[in-house]
Amino acid sequence: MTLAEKAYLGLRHDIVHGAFAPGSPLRLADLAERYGMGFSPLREALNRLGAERLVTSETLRGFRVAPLSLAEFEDALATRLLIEAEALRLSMIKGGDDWAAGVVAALYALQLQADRKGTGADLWELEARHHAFHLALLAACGSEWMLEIFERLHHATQRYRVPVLLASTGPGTRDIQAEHKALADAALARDEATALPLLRAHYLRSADTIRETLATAPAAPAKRRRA
Amino acid sequence: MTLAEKAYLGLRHDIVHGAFAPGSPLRLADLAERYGMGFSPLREALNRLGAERLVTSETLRGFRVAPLSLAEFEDALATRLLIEAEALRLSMIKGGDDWAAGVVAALYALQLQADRKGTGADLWELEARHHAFHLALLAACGSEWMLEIFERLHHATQRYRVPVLLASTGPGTRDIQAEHKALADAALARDEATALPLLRAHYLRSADTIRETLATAPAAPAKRRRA
DNA sequence: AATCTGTATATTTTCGAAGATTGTTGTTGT
DNA sequence: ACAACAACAATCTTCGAAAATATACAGATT
Repeated sequence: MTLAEKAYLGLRHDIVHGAFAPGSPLRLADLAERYGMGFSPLREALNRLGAERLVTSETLRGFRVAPLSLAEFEDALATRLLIEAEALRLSMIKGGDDWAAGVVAALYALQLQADRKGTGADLWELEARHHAFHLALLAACGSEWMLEIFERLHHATQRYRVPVLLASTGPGTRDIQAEHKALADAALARDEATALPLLRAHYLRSADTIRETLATAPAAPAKRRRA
Repeated sequence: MTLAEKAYLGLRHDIVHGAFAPGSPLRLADLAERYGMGFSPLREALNRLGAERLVTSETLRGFRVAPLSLAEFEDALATRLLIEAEALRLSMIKGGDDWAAGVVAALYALQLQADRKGTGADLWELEARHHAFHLALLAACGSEWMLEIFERLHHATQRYRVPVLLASTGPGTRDIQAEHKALADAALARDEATALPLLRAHYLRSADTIRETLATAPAAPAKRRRA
């Protein structure tokens, strides 16, 4: 693996997991020290991430972590629902035994980790399995483009989901695993009329949590403009 | 404007307009001479284009123009229809006078160029105005993500449309401008039940032309694999 | 004849320094 | 005290060369 690929994966991981504050500048000298490499591979990675909207860049003024905003989240969520609903519909039509088995396996692995709730260190593992479960649902849709858009929107919204994850271990938690089970059952039964609304409701409920969190503790509040 | 941006725009233009054959290697030494710059800005541009799926890259084996395939075209078309139908629906709901005026202006400019058919040099101008018209239809959807996906899918499918453009000046041409007029009228009347099927039909008809062309003269035929 | 091996060439990838631009600080003049 | 201006510092951007790797070719071996 080249350094540029390492830089891409490392930067994406660190941005998506919130290691860099949204809006903060990504100075090349700092990054070169952090990741132990020169400017070239870092700039290549930053350009890729710019194309994916995880970082912003301004000519001769360098790169920044893309800022967070409620509007962008709502936008990304609506687009996600559009893509995922169609991809799930197609998967239910086209998916064979392999697809069904993948869904069952992903759900099982997810629930194993969810039952293990407690240690906060495993939170990212839970997130990874949650994502893997949703990917498994769409895997048979047959559209590379839809799957890629799904991945991109996942990365773009992951930073917003950190509070949801943290809340999911706390008290008064809604039974997310029951939602997953119901969704998987409907999908495996090819019951479009049940599965699609369940998917929609699943995301909208997470969105409510995020809206509350962003409203009380806005991550990217007032932004100064030069006078 | 930095050299890296020039490289990005130049490469994208040349790839999308078919100046490089699909699948052909993009050697840095050649590109450096063609665009008159060093490796660094070129590699940054190629990484951006890689994230947009216009070029492929393999570790330590460099970059290539992304190959063309009927399957990818069908996939991109289906995804386009999904996104554009929803974006048009939203635009019709949210769009105000500015949006309507923009649609009328784009349609008018498009038809001016279409009537001017003859000189093949203006073919790309026709393509640009065609794209501008479809963008104008979606402009009021309020979703940055949908608009960006629209742009990306446009670039990804533009290479396939070259034969359609060439055919559009020939004999036996279907009346594309009438389709545009009808689509614009329905959109401005906020007639969802008419506009969405028109949009769908418009794209599917272009797709038919492309399928025929690809079937008779496959751009990316047999691909050798090493034994 | 076919396959392996070692050498030479071509190409990508990375670094370190030089060039270019922006922002800051300190100075001067009114 | 305030505005204009010049030198300075920080940072991004680009180049050219060096390092690492893959490809092509020729010769040796089975």
